Amino acid sequence: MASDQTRTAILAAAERLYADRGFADVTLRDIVAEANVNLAAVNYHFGSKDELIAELFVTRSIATNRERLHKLRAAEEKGGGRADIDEILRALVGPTLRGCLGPENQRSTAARFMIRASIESVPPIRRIKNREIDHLRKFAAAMRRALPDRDEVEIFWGLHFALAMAHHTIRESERLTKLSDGKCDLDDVEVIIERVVSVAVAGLRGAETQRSNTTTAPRRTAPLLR
Amino acid sequence: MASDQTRTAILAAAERLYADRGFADVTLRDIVAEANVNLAAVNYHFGSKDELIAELFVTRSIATNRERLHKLRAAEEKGGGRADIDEILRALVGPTLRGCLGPENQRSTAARFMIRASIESVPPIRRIKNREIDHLRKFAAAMRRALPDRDEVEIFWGLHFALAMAHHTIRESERLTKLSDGKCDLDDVEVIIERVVSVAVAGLRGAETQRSNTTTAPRRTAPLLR
DNA sequence: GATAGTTTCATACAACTGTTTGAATTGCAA
DNA sequence: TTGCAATTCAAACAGTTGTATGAAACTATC
Repeated sequence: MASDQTRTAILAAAERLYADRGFADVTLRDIVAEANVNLAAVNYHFGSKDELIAELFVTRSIATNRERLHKLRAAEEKGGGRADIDEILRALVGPTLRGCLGPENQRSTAARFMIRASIESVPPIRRIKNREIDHLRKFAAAMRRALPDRDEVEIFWGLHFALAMAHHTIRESERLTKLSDGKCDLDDVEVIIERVVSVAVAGLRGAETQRSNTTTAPRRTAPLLR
Repeated sequence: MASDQTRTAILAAAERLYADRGFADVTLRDIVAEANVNLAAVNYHFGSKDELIAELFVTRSIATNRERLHKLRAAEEKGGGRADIDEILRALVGPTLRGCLGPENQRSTAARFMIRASIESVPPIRRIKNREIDHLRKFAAAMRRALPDRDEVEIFWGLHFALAMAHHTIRESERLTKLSDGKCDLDDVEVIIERVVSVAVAGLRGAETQRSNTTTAPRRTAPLLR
């Protein structure tokens, strides 16, 4: 086994460089220079560049998923096997958002790395993301238990849209700040989580009376406001 | 001036290859082989690889934005300077979704290219997307006119979430299909547009009574369902 | 039909990439 | 200390990349 020192140094250097400069223009030579190790060390310890990236991502990704499931189970136990829909969605988007957002100046390397991974979609990362479906199915199942009357399709769309808002906020936080001239506060993650959850829940509630058949002709929403 | 033949052939070949294989592993040599032109032709006609990509994206992007604005203006004229919020959002997400989704088997090269551009974020494309903010401001302004009582911040979040759902649906349509075992119909774009619009509107409606102050402590949504 | 300007072409360039190699070094056990 | 495995190292490898060059082919004008 030995000291693990080199391995760890490579992981740390790679995570930092990828976080700062993106995957596209960070070479193995950049990484080993930053880590003060030999070029061949990467292939010796990880096999290939892609496996290094995969290990970085999978580590963070597992941590997030574990936290998600932990919160989901806690919510379901609290409710005696059935959690409130908003609790489920909080368990889904909370860990991800907390892991990536927060005060800009004190964002960890890990957070910035995960933002990159969310923006740039490099093959080894995409492969891992594709295996995430089984994980999401557990949330779909919990949502179905929470809303047994709702059409199954509506559940999937609700889950999909919740993830959409969370990930898009992570990816485009900078743009939202610019667009709103800094008026949208992206530092208080808990507020953002509540925002995402409440819109997702509002969407699911809207679906209650509408659409039990998805192949129906598009139905324009009546003038809901004003 | 001349025939433009080579230029056009390069554009068509590049768009097709990028659509099929992504930006990462399509080289200039692949493109010129597909277009049956000489390698040097790309640099002669476009200056560089990045400028070729930029031209491809800017063309489609301008078309979409023009259509968006056209629909926005039509909606505002119809309402005498003030459009319904759902009409505004339809103008925002409609053209994008129509341009990318639809029956898989008959998706145009342009559509598949734009999906790629949405998933992979290569530098020349990112540069263009960053200039899109002024365009979005026009929609924010229209939304403010439609909902003069609503807090400005809520408007920005509503706009942001609407785009989130649209883009995420484009990006992750395959995953949603898998997750739902094909039960979510992604072929009927008009239905999807209504879905996105109605959730976004429901989110804005929910904000009516809540939160006039964004720096307030997070307020858990009350058990809204069941 | 000569001329000037545009476009095409084959080819070379220079740089950079991830990976491999085989020898040197280290660390640990017997 | 000896021996053996794990690790480090410098160097080279093999391939690919976007771009530049200068001559050739073409086109249209006079």
